[in-house]
Amino acid sequence: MRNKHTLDELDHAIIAELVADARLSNTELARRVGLTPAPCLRRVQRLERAGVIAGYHAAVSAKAAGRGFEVIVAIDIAVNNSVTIEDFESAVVQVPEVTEVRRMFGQPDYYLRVEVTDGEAYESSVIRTLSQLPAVNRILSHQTMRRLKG
Amino acid sequence: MRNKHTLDELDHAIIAELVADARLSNTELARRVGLTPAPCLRRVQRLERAGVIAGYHAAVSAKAAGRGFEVIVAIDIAVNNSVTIEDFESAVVQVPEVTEVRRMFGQPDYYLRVEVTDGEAYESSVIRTLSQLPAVNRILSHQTMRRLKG
DNA sequence: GGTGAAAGCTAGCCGGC
DNA sequence: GCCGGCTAGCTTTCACC
Repeated sequence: MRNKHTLDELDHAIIAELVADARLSNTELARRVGLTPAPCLRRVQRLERAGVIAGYHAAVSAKAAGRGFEVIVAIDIAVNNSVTIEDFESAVVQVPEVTEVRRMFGQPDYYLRVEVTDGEAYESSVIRTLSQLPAVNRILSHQTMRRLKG
Repeated sequence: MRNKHTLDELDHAIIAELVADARLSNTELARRVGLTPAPCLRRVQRLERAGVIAGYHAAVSAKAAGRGFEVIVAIDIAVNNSVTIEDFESAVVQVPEVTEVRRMFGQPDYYLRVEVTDGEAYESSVIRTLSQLPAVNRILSHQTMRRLKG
């Protein structure tokens, strides 16, 4: 996808405000970036159409939702057989406790983020599922002590 | 923080809707979960106050925003001197390209997520900043090939 | 949980620069 | 082309049932 319009200062200000608080009213957003509501709304809509703003999501507190046990999982796969890799990927993506999946260059082959209530839930729902997949060679779990940002 | 009220079906439905689209109007949200707007709004506000809904954020497409170069950084620190650690943490958190910071149990001591335009930007804005901090012992960069989820 | 009403917001249309 | 003013219609949000 090509960028037809380059983003100016105002666009960046709008994006920053909406990243900080997606529920800002258009009126308040306009006031903050120094515009009147009408052109402000037009810019927001243009950013949405262009795909720069991909969506708006409520952030659920992992702790409050009973998912304070966060683990970063490094996975190495055994083979470069494309079928088993595809099986692995589609299986991983479907596990609801797995909230992020990245294919990496070099090692490890994958990084996962997992959010569960406790170690038991982690073991039963995630590790048990993943270690059964034929492609998986090695699983390294790193438990999060504290999240400082993000 | 203790949960005074346990969340019922309706709360979970509301959360799911708002995670999918935080800009739903309260009227539409109420309709979808089978409520009238007023009690629906009260529930949303209660969830916000309880910290279950931590906030609402616009999702900026990393690609569209020219931040397609995503790196997971594993950092080990040299000392357990609390002052240098605090310096390190506050310095890391302030770097805008660093979008996530976790303190881990075991090794590595920290996991960072960094989003920049390219390798050059990564080197100059992040590595240069981080490697100058006295607490830092070792930096391991893992470049993301593809994000499959999250 | 539902009702009603005041205040505020959205989103279109128009003119001006 | 982009901004700002206007206005009709809708939504939000509250006190009260």
